[in-house]
Amino acid sequence: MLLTHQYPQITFPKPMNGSEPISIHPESGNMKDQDAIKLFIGQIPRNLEEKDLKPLFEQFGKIHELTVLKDRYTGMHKGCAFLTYCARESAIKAQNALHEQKTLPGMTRPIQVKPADSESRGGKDRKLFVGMLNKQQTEEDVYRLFEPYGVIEECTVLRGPDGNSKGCAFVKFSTHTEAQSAISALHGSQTMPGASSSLVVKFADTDKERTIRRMQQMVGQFGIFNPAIALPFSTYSSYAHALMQQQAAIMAASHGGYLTPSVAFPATQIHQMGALNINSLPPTPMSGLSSPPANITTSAVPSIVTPIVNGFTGIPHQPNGHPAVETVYTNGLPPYSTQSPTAADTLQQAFTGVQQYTDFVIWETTLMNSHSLSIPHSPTFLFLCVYSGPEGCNLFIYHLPQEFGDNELMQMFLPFGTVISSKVFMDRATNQSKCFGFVSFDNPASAQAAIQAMNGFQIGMKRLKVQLKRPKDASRPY
DNA sequence: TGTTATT
Repeated sequence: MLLTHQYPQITFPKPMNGSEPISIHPESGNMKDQDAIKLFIGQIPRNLEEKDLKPLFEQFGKIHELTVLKDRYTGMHKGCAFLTYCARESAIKAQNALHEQKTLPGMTRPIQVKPADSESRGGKDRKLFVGMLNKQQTEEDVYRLFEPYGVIEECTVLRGPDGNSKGCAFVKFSTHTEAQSAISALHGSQTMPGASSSLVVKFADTDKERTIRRMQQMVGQFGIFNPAIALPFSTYSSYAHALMQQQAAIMAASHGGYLTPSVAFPATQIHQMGALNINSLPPTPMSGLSSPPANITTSAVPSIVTPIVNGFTGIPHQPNGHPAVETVYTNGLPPYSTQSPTAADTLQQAFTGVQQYTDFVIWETTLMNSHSLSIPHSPTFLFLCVYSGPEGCNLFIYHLPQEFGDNELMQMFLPFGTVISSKVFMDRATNQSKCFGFVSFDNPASAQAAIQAMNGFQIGMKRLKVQLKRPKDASRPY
């Protein structure tokens, strides 16, 4: 059945800024039609290279370019390729003759020959992300759900390596209008059995958003706390580095100039940011993880963000929807009245000063252009979001006053050090606080100081419980 | 005891 067909996904279809093409075999002197179609070829055995594939495709016309996709960082064959014929007609012939028509040796699914995603300008605007599915729901179930709203071209449930559904899916309609009508009809319309919230139906992330998401995940996953220290020695430094270059390239392209600052992260997702100068980085190596960036520094940063560099600070969350709460400490004084959080205040102000650049935060500057020996682009400062600190830096706080939001929580803990994030958990249904939350510091000593001072601290009828957050894998509660 | 998952 066609419903479940899925082809290898392309992560980075184009060589990015500063990197070399993975493998391109243009036949010299051959021009392609203006309206040539770039084809995506999927389900290719990983032992076949361009030269092996050429004969198969040449029978439909002269090839302009054939490129097997390789993993950007490991160099591994991704099992797919891009193919552009000189003539548009050749592409159409090849697609008709080959797409899903034959299975190459060693493959379990038929070859895919179809226009590359990049060819369908705005294909994104008809592709939906569907969340809050029941993990038992199959492609077919999802298909049935969306079928009434238009012609579905693709329907894929996202699964982990074990084949279990992640509870979300992609559905591609043939038109934007159909996709929009599905959103209108289905988003929030029902709650699947076992799902924690109502159905989510929205347009899928753009590549840019996806890149940002990856970066955030990477930061979280590897606990990269101070990128300037962590990246060069991390196994993933090349990966991180390349992502950042890519991000920088995207941003540079989308802003068409060197603006200061320009923007790169959704402001609403920013809890904390760190700065990293990725200027003077060498071209991204196509394979191997061993080349550390030549120069990662945190020294030359536009003045407005200097305070944030090489350190993290508490960033106030967006207002919680209700006015700031005046806290009454029933034992008289706040526990930390003598400490003045000046450094943190300064940092907060620095951030507040740039929050007006709403959507994203990437700073670019032309400061170092004058000695741009072999550096094709201006220095770019990239800011990463960090949601939690290293182990020993994250606190779990229980028995918070009902009215406390993220900001109040942060204010309460700022005096003990640099708060890199604060989060009060809210009940989704009632939008009420669950009276517990997390605070993360940038160092364990601050966390310990906060525990000493705040654990058992009485607010109203309750006493705060302040403990180290249980590490993810810990089975033993405190 | 970090809520929702993005090929």
